[in-house]
Amino acid sequence: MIQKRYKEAFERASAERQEKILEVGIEEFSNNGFENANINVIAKKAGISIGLMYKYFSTKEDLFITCISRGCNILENALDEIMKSDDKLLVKAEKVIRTTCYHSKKNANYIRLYNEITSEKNPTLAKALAEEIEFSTSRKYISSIAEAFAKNDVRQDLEPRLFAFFLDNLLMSLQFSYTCDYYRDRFEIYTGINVDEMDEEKVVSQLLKFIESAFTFEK
Amino acid sequence: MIQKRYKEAFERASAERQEKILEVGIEEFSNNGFENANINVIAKKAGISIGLMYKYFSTKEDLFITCISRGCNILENALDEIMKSDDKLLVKAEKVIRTTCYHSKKNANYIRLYNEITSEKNPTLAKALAEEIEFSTSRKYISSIAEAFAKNDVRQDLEPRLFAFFLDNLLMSLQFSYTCDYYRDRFEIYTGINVDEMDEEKVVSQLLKFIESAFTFEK
Amino acid sequence: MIQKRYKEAFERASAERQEKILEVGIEEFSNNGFENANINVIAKKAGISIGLMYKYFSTKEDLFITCISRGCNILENALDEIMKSDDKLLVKAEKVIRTTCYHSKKNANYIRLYNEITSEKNPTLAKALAEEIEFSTSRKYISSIAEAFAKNDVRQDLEPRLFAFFLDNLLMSLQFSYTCDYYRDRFEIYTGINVDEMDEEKVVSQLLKFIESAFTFEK
Amino acid sequence: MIQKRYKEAFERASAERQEKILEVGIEEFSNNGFENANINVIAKKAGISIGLMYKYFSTKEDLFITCISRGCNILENALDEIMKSDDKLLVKAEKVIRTTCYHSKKNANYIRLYNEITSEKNPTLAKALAEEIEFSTSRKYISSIAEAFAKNDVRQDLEPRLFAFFLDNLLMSLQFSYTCDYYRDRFEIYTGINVDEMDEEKVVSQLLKFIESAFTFEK
DNA sequence: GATGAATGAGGTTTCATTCAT
DNA sequence: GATGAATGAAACCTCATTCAT
Repeated sequence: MIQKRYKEAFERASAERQEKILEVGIEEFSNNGFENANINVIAKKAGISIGLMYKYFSTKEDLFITCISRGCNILENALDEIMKSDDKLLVKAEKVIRTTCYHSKKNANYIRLYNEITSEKNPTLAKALAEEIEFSTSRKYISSIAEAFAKNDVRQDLEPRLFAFFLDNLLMSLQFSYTCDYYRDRFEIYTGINVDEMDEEKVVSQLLKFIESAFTFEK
Repeated sequence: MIQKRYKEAFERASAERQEKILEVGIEEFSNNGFENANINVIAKKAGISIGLMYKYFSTKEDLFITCISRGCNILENALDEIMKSDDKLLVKAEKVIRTTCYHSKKNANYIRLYNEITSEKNPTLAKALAEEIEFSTSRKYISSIAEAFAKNDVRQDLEPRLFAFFLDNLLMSLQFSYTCDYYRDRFEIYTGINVDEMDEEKVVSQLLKFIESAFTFEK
Repeated sequence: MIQKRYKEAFERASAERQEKILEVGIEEFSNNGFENANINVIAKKAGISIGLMYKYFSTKEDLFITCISRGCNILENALDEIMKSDDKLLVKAEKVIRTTCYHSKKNANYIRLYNEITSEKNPTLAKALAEEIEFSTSRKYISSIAEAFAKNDVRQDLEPRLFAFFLDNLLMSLQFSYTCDYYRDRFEIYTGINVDEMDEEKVVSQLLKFIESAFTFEK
Repeated sequence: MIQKRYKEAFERASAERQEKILEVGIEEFSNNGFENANINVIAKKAGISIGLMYKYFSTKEDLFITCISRGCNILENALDEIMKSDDKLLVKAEKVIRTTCYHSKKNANYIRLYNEITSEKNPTLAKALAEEIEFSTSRKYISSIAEAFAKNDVRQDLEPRLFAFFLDNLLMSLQFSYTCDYYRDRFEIYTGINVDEMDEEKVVSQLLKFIESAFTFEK
């Protein structure tokens, strides 16, 4: 768990205020990027003074990171639900893909924020963020796959951790394709499909097919 | 082809100077991000005055985009070589993966720059960049796959364009895992492998296995 | 006597609280200077709320001045003791020098605060402070010297008030040399002696020699 | 010599501009103190843009220190003149006192700036400043006194370096009494003389008497 | 009496861009 | 073609002070 980056005063603020600040923060950071987001604007939109903002967060970076943490939790909870079921791996995969699509639309701002993070240049911060964001999710994928591996439900010549990595790459790319301008255009260039008008069912099923063979492939 | 974003004066400059400016630009933009890169510093490092820089490029953004165009060409040429061969698809895939690894190490700065682009907030610019960067590559993938599809060399229930998209997602993620701090950490969290010390052979073979089933899968 | 700069509420506070607030105030102001001292921090360290602080003092300046007044009293009492004895002037001088050394170490924070005051830019305030701080001490010096003058114990061609002024300049400089970073370095540059490791006896005796001739000089 | 605290661009500026900036800087810093001086105001009064100011000086502190250095040189040159003569020590002393008076009036702003420095809280900076400001002057005093000491022109029981220290304390206090509000008031409280209307001749002669005995005292 | 959340003006600093030479 | 001095808008952040409770 990343170290908390908000001050005690923030904890004492009302839940609605906390919510509002992070929501506005996520929106501003995801729309403008970290550098171009304006903390005075965020404060104003959140309905508090800039002084109070600095009572809650020591720096712009701290606010940014707290926004990210918030976004993380949202996605993680959804995943938990799915992973703790005892569905077969392929069923879980389908659920995860559908959930990914659903959340990419619902929490588009957060996904864009996530994309923002991936170009973080400060190595220490990058590491802390990666731990915060990827660790929990990765463990869920890895253990589910390892379990299936043990039951001989997946190819025995694929290492569970790399398998999980490849899988998440596909999900991550899908998320970005839903939410980030560049990736949306890229999606259309590749598939000819405009994300906003797409037949999601089809993409889900195609992705499932693309990966299912990895689960059960037999030469 | 993206509209050229340099002025005529730039074309008249010596090849070495052009080279130097873009090289330095790629380095600075990839190390610091667009916002934090300093065009005055780039000019100095490139050995020209800031005044001359503005004789060559109208804005910081124009320089940025010209740097990107430059990086693009490097990667494209390598791909051309592979795609025009008449290897079977799986063989081509292996070559592409290996080339991707090779270039990620050799042109790390450019890959990081590419990652930078993907969080572009200006929709018009994002579109132009995507066209510039993704179109040519995507066509090569798509046509190779379509060809294999026609020969019944790949699953008939996978659409070539989506197939190409998924495939490129995996390659793109691999590139970033080689070069960008965040993705490198993510790679290690998933796989337990430090990118710098990794057994590339193993990752390549695992990725091949992950996708090969998609090529030839039979229920 | 300087006009009181605290509100009635401060008088009603317990002696310990008054004590604590001024002690912390002296410390913070002397360590950081007036501008950089933070009244919210002072309140916190004194164990009271900022709101209450403003019930006690109308402004940061008022707190500052009250701190100074407090520090004044400490030094004055010590001087009183010495000056009302009927020692010869040179003996008094030695006692004053020794007391100055002693108090400079014991009340270093206050001396630093005093140094802070000497660069006050508000002429009205400067005047009030000077009256408060210098008047009482100066009268003691002047009257002691005048008395010795009347008894023909000191040079008759030196005016008692200027004599007192020069004398106090030397004592004041000594105080600062004990307590303020800049003056400590200056002391070492001149004398080659590090204040912390110095043979105080020697400095006292040298200073006495430097001034004694002024007392009893005969051409 | 303190490390230079201006950028190369400042050296390239015209002498008049350099002069103007430092003059305005000395004025603003001495009138308002370091914290309350406004760098934008200094730039405006000096007739340059704030951006250019930062081309010349990296920080407000650097400008401040450069202002100090400038002030230093002015005073040092005057002292040089006197100290390199082969007057007897007492004659030199008189000249130094008169010069001190003269310069305190002429360069009042700089003297106030000097007073500002003496409450510097940053130990490293305090040390650097002390070296810069005090070293050269102190060596001149010390060597003149040591020389007189060797010739048996001064008391043999006073160490030259402490002697120089005490002497400079008196001169320093006199400077401040000419220029700084607080010290001016203090001067009047002690001597009954308003600095602006004072009979300088008398103060000089009294100070000379105060110290001369130290030179030639015989028990 | 006591609290501490809330305010917001104001200062330092950065850097893309211009333009006279 | 080439230079680099000059500009100034804009953003982060601090902290003395207020006031509702």
